[in-house]
Amino acid sequence: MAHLHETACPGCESPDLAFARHDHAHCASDALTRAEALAAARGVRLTPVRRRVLEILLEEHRALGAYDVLNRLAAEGFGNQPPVAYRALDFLEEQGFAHRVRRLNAFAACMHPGEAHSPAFLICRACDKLSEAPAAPIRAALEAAGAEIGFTVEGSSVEALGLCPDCRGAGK
Amino acid sequence: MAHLHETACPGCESPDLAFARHDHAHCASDALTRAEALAAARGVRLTPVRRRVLEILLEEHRALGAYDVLNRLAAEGFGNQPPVAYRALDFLEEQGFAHRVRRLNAFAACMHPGEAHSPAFLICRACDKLSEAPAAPIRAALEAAGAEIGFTVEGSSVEALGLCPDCRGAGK
DNA sequence: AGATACACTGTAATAGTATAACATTGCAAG
DNA sequence: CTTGCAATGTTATACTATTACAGTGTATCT
Repeated sequence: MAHLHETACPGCESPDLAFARHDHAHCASDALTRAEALAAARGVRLTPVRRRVLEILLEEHRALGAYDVLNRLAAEGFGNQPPVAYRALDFLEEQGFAHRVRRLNAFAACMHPGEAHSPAFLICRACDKLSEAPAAPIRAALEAAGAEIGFTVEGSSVEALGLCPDCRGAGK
Repeated sequence: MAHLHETACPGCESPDLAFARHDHAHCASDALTRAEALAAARGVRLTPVRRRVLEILLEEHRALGAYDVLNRLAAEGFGNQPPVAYRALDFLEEQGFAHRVRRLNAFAACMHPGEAHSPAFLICRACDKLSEAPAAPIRAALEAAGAEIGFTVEGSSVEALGLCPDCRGAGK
């Protein structure tokens, strides 16, 4: 999480506060910068399509369906067949720059790429925004449950549906 | 969990041990019996299609796709259009007699219906069997993570992919 | 520079998952 | 016995995802 700012940046200091008011432009460009650095370090290519898809996902703390992404791409002159979107999304997921949200059949940008983590999502059923929660304790509980019966956990999807602070305040 | 046996029944004494050898016929008929009792108590109808779908799901500790279920139903003289399967599956899920496994786009029978629980699944990537793990600690961790940012967890899907004891022994 | 190899992108076709909408049947309460 | 409602059947369609193959560009080796 170590990076420096001139000004306070709640979105970066507490990257899990997707529901809080924060400097999102910064939050997004920061994630993008980090993805670029990681890609360079790993010797993989963040090509124009891939980069654009990541930017699109970073626009909001929401998950987008592959076809939503595809429509955006097509409108911008990229290919307009499903594999164009799926390939970019698969790449981003492999590199840990984005996550798949199975509950929504959708994809969301990762807000802190590079830090090893199995994600846990908190998804607001009212406004559709989602936040990546600190998943270490959850993952530990899951591995403990597995260990009891000799099951080795290799990967996990943890997704909670509920109400974010804003929507709860609004009584939805 | 309270029910009586003449003989030992690992499947019922530890209903989470889907990967262990156990008296599955009993394990399945027990879950069915409990579902019937619950349906009666709640005043909802476990109709022939619904009951048959539950039986099919109970045959193995595996998740089945809606279309797998549908094919079985069609072969047995029920309707052969998707809504036939989806409606029955939705009913079973609402009543807590089955769960949706989002990672697999599939459905699995609940092995201990009636006990309030948000399920946590351990899915073996080698043999496709799955087990419902005790989810209380996991759910607690998830709710704690939510609470920190004012998020109210209403429901959750927790699914781990990995290797079951048998398949790990077999070196897969 | 030219040849080669490979990763990436584009496109067409198709497979798999899920729902909306409406007609029909059959049980259940009055 | 009829009225109402839940459940089922059926048609059509929407949404999600993958396979397969063709073309393009980029990096590397000589």
